[in-house]
Amino acid sequence: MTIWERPEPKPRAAPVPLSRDKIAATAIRLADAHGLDGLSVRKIAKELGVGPMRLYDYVVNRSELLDLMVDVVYARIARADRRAGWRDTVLDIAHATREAALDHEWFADILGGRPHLGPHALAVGEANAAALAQAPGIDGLDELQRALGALNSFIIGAIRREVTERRTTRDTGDDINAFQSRLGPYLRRMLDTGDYPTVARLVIDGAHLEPAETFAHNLTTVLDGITG
Amino acid sequence: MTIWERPEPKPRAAPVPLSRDKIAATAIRLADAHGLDGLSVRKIAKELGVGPMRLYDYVVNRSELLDLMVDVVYARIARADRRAGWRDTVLDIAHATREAALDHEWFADILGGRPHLGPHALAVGEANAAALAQAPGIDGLDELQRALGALNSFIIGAIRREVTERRTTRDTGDDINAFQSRLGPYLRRMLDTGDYPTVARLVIDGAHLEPAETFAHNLTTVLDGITG
DNA sequence: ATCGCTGCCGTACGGTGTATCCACAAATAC
DNA sequence: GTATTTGTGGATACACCGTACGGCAGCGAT
Repeated sequence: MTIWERPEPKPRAAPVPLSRDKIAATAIRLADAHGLDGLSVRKIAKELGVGPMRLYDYVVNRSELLDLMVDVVYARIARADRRAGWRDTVLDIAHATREAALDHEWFADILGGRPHLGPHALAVGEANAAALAQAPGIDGLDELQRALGALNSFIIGAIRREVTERRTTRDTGDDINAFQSRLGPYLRRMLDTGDYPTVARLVIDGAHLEPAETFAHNLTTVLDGITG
Repeated sequence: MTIWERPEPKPRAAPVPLSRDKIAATAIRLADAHGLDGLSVRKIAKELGVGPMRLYDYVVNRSELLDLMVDVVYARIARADRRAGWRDTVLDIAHATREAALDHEWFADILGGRPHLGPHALAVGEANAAALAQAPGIDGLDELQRALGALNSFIIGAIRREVTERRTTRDTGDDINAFQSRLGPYLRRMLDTGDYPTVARLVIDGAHLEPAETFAHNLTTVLDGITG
């Protein structure tokens, strides 16, 4: 077959360059938009324009992918402005963590559910521990360990609860989740039974407290309690 | 065909009787054994000896199934012995919650991640709120709301962290998860860098504190802080 | 005997994580 | 220049998932 009759061979498409950072950034963008339940290896790969198995050159499995994503969030927490002094350092880290979680709600789903051992996570942990070690009321490693545990427990629980409440109350256009549309009427009926008077007072008469102010207030209360 | 030649018709197997309680109990048993990741509608149905679609007569979706399971755990928390007095009531509920989570680790995965509105969950919440409302330092609904938020946040975070640490350290025979086998050497290498001195001291020199004692100590610290 | 309804099971759809295979390009050896 | 080997990316496959929907057996009413 002469050259004029032979079709020109189609060059193989240049493979899409990938990197750990690129994969993590794409995964985070998708998780921000759709939550962890809506995140999958196949969707990330599609967004990157590659086959799903390409990701397995960079991570062993989906779990490691989550670890990557989490450490990117910690990198942001690590970069946040921080004042001097042990107390302000601890407060600043807590607030930065909360703000990161509000921007990346899926992060709240992971908090406390798996150990965070990425380099940035360790750096944030180190800064937090080093600061708390300087609190006047903390004498010795056992007290530091307990105090850190109490503080981190509060932060994890507070952030999770805030993000959960945020999701429950959010109206996302026509994508109202099944739970939210049933919550109001059902809860009202349950409270009308008279079996939960204190909960009823809280729900019906309780003011809608500003979340940032509540977090700040409770954080200082807990911090003063564990370092007093 | 005479009766002697005609095969006897095989009667349809009697359908397996189902109930909400039976489904929940089976689901809980499977989740206890395999975690939430290993739980599926199909596995529960198989265990019950029915097709998976049968479960959808009792729940709308998998999410409601989880709600059922959670309220069963709250039923147990509600039944736990409780002493008199606001402080002992609050402490007893917290400890009962922790003990339930240690028996049903998947419960810790759910804590704080979705509102708990089953009747038993509401009952436990009511008992907790009513008790805390009687604390001397709690004046008014706003303070009660904040104090409840701080307390519940701590409990959620503490239980999740304890269960996570428990899973991370558990050796389950030949089913050692990938994370645990990599944790020790990796963490040691990271700490050897010298970049995380306080974390290193905590990990290397820190005593292994007894989890129940740590929880109790931190709980009273936080409770005293928010009601002081 | 026939008909309609109900409930259960099976099939199907569109998805999941990840193991494995295959084709092809690039590198290496002769 | 040709043959062989190696590496890489895409495709296929496997075993699973939640849940929609259709078919059919059994039961009750007429």
